[in-house]
Amino acid sequence: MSSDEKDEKSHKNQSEGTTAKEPRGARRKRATRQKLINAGLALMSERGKNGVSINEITEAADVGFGSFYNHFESKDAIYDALIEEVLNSIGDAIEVATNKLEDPAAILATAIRNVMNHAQRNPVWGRFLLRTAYSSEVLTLGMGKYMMNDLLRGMDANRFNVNDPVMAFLTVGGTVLSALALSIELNESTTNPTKNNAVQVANGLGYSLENLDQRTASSVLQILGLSVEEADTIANAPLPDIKDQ
Amino acid sequence: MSSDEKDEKSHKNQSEGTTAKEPRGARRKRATRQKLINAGLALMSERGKNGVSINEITEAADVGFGSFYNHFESKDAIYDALIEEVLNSIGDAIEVATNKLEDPAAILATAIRNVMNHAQRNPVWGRFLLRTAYSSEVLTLGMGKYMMNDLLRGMDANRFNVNDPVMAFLTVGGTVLSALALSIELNESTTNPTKNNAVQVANGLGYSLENLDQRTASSVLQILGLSVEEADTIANAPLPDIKDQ
DNA sequence: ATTATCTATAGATCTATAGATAATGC
DNA sequence: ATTATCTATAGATCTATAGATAATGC
Repeated sequence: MSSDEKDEKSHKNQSEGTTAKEPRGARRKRATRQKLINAGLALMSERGKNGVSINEITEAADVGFGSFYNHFESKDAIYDALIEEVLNSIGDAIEVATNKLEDPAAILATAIRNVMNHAQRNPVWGRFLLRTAYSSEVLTLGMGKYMMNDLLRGMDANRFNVNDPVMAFLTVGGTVLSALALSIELNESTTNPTKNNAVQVANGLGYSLENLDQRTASSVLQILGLSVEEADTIANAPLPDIKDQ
Repeated sequence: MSSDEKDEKSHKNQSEGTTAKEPRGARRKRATRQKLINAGLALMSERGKNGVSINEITEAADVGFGSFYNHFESKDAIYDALIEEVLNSIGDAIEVATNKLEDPAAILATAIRNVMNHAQRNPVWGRFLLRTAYSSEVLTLGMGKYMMNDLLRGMDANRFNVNDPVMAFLTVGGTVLSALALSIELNESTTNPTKNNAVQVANGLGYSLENLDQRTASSVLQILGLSVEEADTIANAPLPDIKDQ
């Protein structure tokens, strides 16, 4: 009503882009919160919830210590917020990429590749995701929810050949997680001299570590009963364009 | 030299059974250390290294606080000792069980089933193992080392049909880890009312969660190219007797 | 006499809050 | 006038050590 009108009016004086008019003070508050979230994510993805003090977070965020409590009532609270943030952004990373596709195999492959690419570009995000990997809500939140849906859909449509659905889920999920872990380590080791010895072992044996996203997608499809050829074809298809994150 | 002689001599007066004669004081020290290790394992497997204070460990171990520093110079030090303890006992759990076998498929299946059974009987151990799952030494320590060997041996012998060894390792390793996580949760949920919703979802869909060790072994063998029938046969074979742990 | 454990505590670190300062909205 | 941020600090918690007590080994 009247607040709608106000919104409309001020919207015109506003640069487009942000969702809507928002008073300067509220924006400042959100910005502070976001700085805390970003700092918390960076620190806690490396050292875990209890390896980081609130003071470290506010320092890294360049925010006064007391301000922390304007946004979160405890360290647990910010950690929970981080989990939500990370799990939600998985949804974005997957949904946007797959909503034009119909073949369950292509959907699953695209979802996997997008999660892995997202983690490559954003190792902090990926590392934090790995921390939440074995939580008891794995099936109903974040990546697990999408994988579960994709798997069930493909099984219903007889697109996948699966005789033990529980093992199929564990296999697909476990494969993606371990590939994610390797891929993140690999990404770091291009900047750091590579202290990771999985990378060294693989190199020593002459194994390539390129294109892990596509290889992971292909492997998963093969596990689900597709032929090597078809799995490779689908897993190497160009990814749909997204203007994501 | 002279200390060797002493050891020999006193060895005779001692009851057989423990590795060798050991003065009462040294045994007491080892016992205290073991109490600290056990308490640390139980607490840190649940809450992680930094979620536990040294005082909590000594209280749980029923040991004076200051004694902690007779055995470990810091919290990091005991955590490292726990990692070593857990990773070494994997070796025991696997080696004893597989040293009579020749078929690489049977070796791998037996190793997987033994690790999973060991974690079932000892959830603290299993939970801690999961914490170390994605360390950068995954391939050269603990479970990864054995899996790596078993895989390479089977590939060399053409027992496994693998076109991407890196993905084979990630797939096998990831599958075992996620199956281990589910299996531990499942074990807890028989005592607790089951807050774990993966278990609830599976039950809701009518999926069985029994015999996960055998099903995991079978799935892994299928991934490595064995037929469903052969994989099931090997994965369900009786486990060799061990007087382990 | 030696070695291990215990209790007690100093000093460091961390959390949560109170009260002052600065920025925004009318 | 209100709301957000800042600085400063009290009190709680935690680590590491010192010194006392108890158990072992000659």
